[in-house]
Amino acid sequence: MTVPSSALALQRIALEQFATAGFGGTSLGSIAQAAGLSKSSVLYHYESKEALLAAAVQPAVDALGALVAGYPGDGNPDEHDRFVERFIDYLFAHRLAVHLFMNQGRFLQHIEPVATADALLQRFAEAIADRIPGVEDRIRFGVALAGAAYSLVAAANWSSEELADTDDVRDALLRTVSSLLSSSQPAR
Amino acid sequence: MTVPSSALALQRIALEQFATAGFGGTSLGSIAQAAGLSKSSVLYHYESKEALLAAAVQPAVDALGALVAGYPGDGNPDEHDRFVERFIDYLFAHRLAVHLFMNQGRFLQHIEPVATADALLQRFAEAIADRIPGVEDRIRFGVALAGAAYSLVAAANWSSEELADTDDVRDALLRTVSSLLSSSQPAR
DNA sequence: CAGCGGACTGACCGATCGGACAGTATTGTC
DNA sequence: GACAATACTGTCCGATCGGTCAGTCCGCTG
Repeated sequence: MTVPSSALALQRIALEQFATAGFGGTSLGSIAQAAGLSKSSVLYHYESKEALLAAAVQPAVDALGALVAGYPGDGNPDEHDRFVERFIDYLFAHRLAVHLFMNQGRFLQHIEPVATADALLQRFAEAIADRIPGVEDRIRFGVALAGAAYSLVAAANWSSEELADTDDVRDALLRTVSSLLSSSQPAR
Repeated sequence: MTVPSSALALQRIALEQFATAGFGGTSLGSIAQAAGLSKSSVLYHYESKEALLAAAVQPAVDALGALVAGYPGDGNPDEHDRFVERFIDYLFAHRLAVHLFMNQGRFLQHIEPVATADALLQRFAEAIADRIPGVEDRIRFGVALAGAAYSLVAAANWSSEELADTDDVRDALLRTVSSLLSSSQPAR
């Protein structure tokens, strides 16, 4: 391990605060306090607030690259189903980072990993839209991505009941997203 | 008109920045600059940053109250369809405020209209879940609300093509949300 | 023209921000 | 125990934050 566990904990805490309170709304002091460190120590491990964010989202960017690369553009339905499953698992694993990309990506383009993630998401959306171009498919993709990410991150805001990481949630989300990412429903 | 048009423009600009850059990430100075005023002038119209946010989201809170009050808990399918239409129109009209409620609501509970909106959304979610309680329906509601709001607000982040306020978008969103808010699909 | 009230501003305040830096603990190695 | 290297901290800095306040500008009314 070249990265000590304390640095990983710091990244986890930082990502949590950046995703929920916003990059501008999060101070190095509050991150340090949550980690049981001083602000100086945080800046010892990461040379700046931006660098801390970059390190915190880097794993999510790498995994997103792998996910998008494995998208079966014109695969058979089975392949597609398996991809949707990987998609949901990715959201589970990196929900905070995805939430951050979607809600703050535009204002954090100057941070390299964020810009990369945005470009990947854009390529992803275009690949989806290429299958059956049209406004509705684009909308469905956006609703699925944003809705799933939000359900996993911020649902506790207005839903009294916490959505734990149970298989129930995963299954429900899988069916919901799957129906959204399949082609437009024939009936209307 | 008891409210001068300049005040309305100020609310619109402020809401735009609060929703996209976050409350903590938006300064009174940047709002003032976008409005062509000085910071002092902004604080002349609204006694604080919080008061400006409260005034900016108040119309959306009022409309949300009316929307939720009109929810036909056990109405016939036609009634339900008409409600989904009102729901989409509400999202169109108040997308920025909804986006703000969902992504920053938890940290802005001390601002009265935000707390009210959160309570309304919670009541709404519970009413939906009461029809057919279960994890999946809750997920579907969350996905529909967050996904639709996001599609209308921040899609420009990763989708190269801007989603204009066309009837196409409204129709597509209507069908997407309608399929999500109907009861769980029979087949699994 | 006097003057009055609302719109607006620049100067200023204390607090907090991100960050720089010198110095202190702590740890592992011989 | 000597001695680095690493982890960590307190202090300080300039910039910016939200907010106060005294005063200016301007259109309206008498």
